[in-house]
Amino acid sequence: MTEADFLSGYDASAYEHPSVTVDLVLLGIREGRPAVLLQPREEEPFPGRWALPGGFVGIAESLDDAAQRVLHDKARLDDAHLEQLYTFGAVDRDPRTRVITVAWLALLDERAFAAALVANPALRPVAIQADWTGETGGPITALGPGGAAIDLAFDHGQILAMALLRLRGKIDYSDVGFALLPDLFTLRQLQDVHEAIGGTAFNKPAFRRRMLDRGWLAPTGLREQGTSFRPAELYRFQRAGRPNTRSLHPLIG
Amino acid sequence: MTEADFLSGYDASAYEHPSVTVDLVLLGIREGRPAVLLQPREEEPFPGRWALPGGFVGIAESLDDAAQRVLHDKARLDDAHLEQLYTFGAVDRDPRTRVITVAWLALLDERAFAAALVANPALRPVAIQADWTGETGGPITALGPGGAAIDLAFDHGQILAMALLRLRGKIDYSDVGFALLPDLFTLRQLQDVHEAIGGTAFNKPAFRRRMLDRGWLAPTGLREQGTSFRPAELYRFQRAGRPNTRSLHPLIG
DNA sequence: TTGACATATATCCGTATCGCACATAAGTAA
DNA sequence: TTACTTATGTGCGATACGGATATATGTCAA
Repeated sequence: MTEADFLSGYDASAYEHPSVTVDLVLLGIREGRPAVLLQPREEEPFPGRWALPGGFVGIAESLDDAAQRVLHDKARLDDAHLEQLYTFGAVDRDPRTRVITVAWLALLDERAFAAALVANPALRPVAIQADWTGETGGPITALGPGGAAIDLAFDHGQILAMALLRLRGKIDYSDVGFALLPDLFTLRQLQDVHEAIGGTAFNKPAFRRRMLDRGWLAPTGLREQGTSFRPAELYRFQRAGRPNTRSLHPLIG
Repeated sequence: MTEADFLSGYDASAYEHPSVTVDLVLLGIREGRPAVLLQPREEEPFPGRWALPGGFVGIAESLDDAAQRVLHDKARLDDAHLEQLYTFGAVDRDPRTRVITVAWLALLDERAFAAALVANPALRPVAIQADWTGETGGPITALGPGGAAIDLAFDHGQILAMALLRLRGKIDYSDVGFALLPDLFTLRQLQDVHEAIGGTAFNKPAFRRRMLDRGWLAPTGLREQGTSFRPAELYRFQRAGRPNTRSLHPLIG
């Protein structure tokens, strides 16, 4: 942007600037389905509908810091996988005033998901059901704790749809899936996560081979506990030494 | 966001809000390499460095509309493929004041690229060279019209790196590549685009087969003109009837 | 102690895909 | 007519993958 452009905009700084917020899609797997943490609204606008946790971006705070802060304040978490999703800026998305929101995707394993529920009683688990297959994209349905469909506030339905689409798009070639698993996990658990996100069933031997060939799985020699059948081996995620790395990029690195 | 949250932020609306801009990566292929349209800066900050064309987002203007408006005002284009890239919000990315920018990727075919150069003499073509291979991501080098490396203003180097990474990531499974080609094109031209974006060479028969099998190419029966050897057939892009559609998603649709 | 049972783990095979080498086709130009 | 260049088509071997099947290993009950 040239200085002239800036000044013409800067004159406009006497005019109104939009508010900027971050909204977080806190996503985990519950009972074999993707689930997010939402808070039911009581006040206008959208009373009775459910909303993503979010907050304003401070004037001296980066977007990344704002997302991290909201993650801490709303869910008491500090080390979840956090990636920017998309920025939503329709003029009337908030009827009160102009608000542009930067949506973030936070991936929680089962323990973190449960911990967030405890830490903030305002949050409720909501199962997400994709009304489409593959990676075509489309609307989603949100199912509240009772299993009934709930209505979402603002454009948060779009945001959730985008979150699921993003995740589906990258789970099978990146290592984001491991962010949804605890430190130690079995191949079956890994497959469950992939099936929950993708909305499809996989062939077990093929899935197993594919994952092992990626070089991301370090066998621990340990076995799962408390099964009434043969216990599976526990694996740990290790970033690939080299092979098949298509690298996730926290930004561009 | 709850009403309480909003009000606490709303009180803060007496405080300063950030400025919000859109910046456009106008990208095409020139001489077998990805190229973008940049404007050299003369004033502070960053005099002598080159910047992406951009503009402020109006208080009553959606992000999409702002991007479209800047595309029209800066390049006199109205129908380029335009997709949101990423939002950059480091606190000090603009030394003058707090500016959050939503970066957009606009794909131009050769004719549109040339037309934009004519329509706005402030824009100059800059070749982009990736200092990395595959989809690992990393910094890029920008080469000015003379072939010498130029310095970029603000965080625009990061933005360009992200644009190229995004394009590399989706060119081989989506149909974005066609946005960089004219209405009629040969298979060789299509391959050139893919090689320029991917930074790799492809096997010709394999590439040809892969593309034809996608069902995206409609043969026209026409042939290219003015070659001193066998002229290639001209194809037209047609959205897939069904097979292999991994669908790009302007948003989620 | 033994056998039924459920799941994990390993092996095999047919098929689709892809890279690659090679053969053939179709233009221009001398 | 021939040389030349690029387009276009074909066949082959390596590889990845889905699916079926076989084997291993734990728990539990009789």
